[in-house]
Amino acid sequence: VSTSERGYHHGDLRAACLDAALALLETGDEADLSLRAVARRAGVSPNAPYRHYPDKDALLAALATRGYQQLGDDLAAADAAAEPGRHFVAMATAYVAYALAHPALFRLMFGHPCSRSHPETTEAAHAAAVPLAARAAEVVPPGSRDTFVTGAWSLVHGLAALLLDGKLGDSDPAAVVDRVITTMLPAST
Amino acid sequence: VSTSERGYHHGDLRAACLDAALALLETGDEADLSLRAVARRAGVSPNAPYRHYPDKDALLAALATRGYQQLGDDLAAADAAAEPGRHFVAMATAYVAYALAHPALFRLMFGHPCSRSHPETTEAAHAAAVPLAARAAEVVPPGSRDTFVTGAWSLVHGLAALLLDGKLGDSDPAAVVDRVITTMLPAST
DNA sequence: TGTACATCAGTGAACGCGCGTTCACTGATGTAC
DNA sequence: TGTACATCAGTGAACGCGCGTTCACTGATGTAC
Repeated sequence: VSTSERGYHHGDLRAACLDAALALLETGDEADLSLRAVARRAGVSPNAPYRHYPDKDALLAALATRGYQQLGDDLAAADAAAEPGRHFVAMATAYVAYALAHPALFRLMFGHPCSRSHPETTEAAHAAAVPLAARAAEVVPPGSRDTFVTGAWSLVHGLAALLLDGKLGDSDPAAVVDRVITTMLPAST
Repeated sequence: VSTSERGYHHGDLRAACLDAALALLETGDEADLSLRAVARRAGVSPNAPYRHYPDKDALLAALATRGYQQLGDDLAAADAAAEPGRHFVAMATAYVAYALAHPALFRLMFGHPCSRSHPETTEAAHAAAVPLAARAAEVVPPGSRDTFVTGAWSLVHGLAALLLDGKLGDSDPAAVVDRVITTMLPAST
């Protein structure tokens, strides 16, 4: 989309920056994600993004927020589509699949603490865990519910991280996830 | 250590670079870790490290290798010192403690796939898992042993990652680890 | 023991690069009257 | 409906910076004879 095609104003540069950044993360890692590259990819001058994001951190926070939303949606969809007794496996598989499909974004989301100055990111992260917590509430007694959720999330997050970084060799990710979850979470519903 | 104190030759610049890099990672993150900063901290000219590392990647790989060795040592020590029935909890606690004590190094170790061109890093990573595998061999039937090790490692790694990034709130890490491990790994020995 | 010389391990200056961000600006848009 | 004007959303050039790496070099070390 050249300037001549779209005129002087972009229309929705805020969203276009996010899209450009996501596209850059599909082909590179966080180190390749510069504000200038985002602007380039959006077909806009290097400082145009500053009209929509106060600084680079704000863009990164927006990216992470979007990532958590997508992840949450994927989890909810997997949960809804799961056969009886396979809800946790389904969510775990979706979680790992998300990480493997968007490695750089996943690392961006989880690679550093959520920025204090961008609370909507933290909120989105918490929202993503809602489907898991809801299922846990069905099968785990109240006393150990928090611990179970923490444990299940850790398990699945660890699987994703280790698979992402190739620490588990070349095994088929979906098979590993299935085996690990059914073994470690027999409380599955 | 100025040039005048130590003379023209450094003595062991290779190790000094590693130490400098580790020190930089204690106070900053991977983005702050430049070859030039390492050289500066080691009190040496910007390109002196090139006598000992072909490029920056080689230094990073050496750092990660050292990290895996330390982690492996910590795990083995925790395992050896554990009370009966608490070996897995002890190792998990040590794992998480290592991550929290060296966040930037931990992220460097696990933040990207081990470099193909530095196989000693991969080797060190595998060596670090030996104590866990050995304990697993005692309590888990051969058929599900690999799955158990993968699951236990994932659980503990996920805990470390989530705690590191503040995704589990402000709860006391050691307490969380203890609760999660005893709940999720009742097979503990 | 002394000396010539190869090799090793540093120095210091320079390269080109891309970065985040700021500045002064201008074209486009929309609103008040 | 037309016009003046404030505001918004871009442009393009420039800033200073630190980076990884290379170059030509020199001081220190050790070995052969």
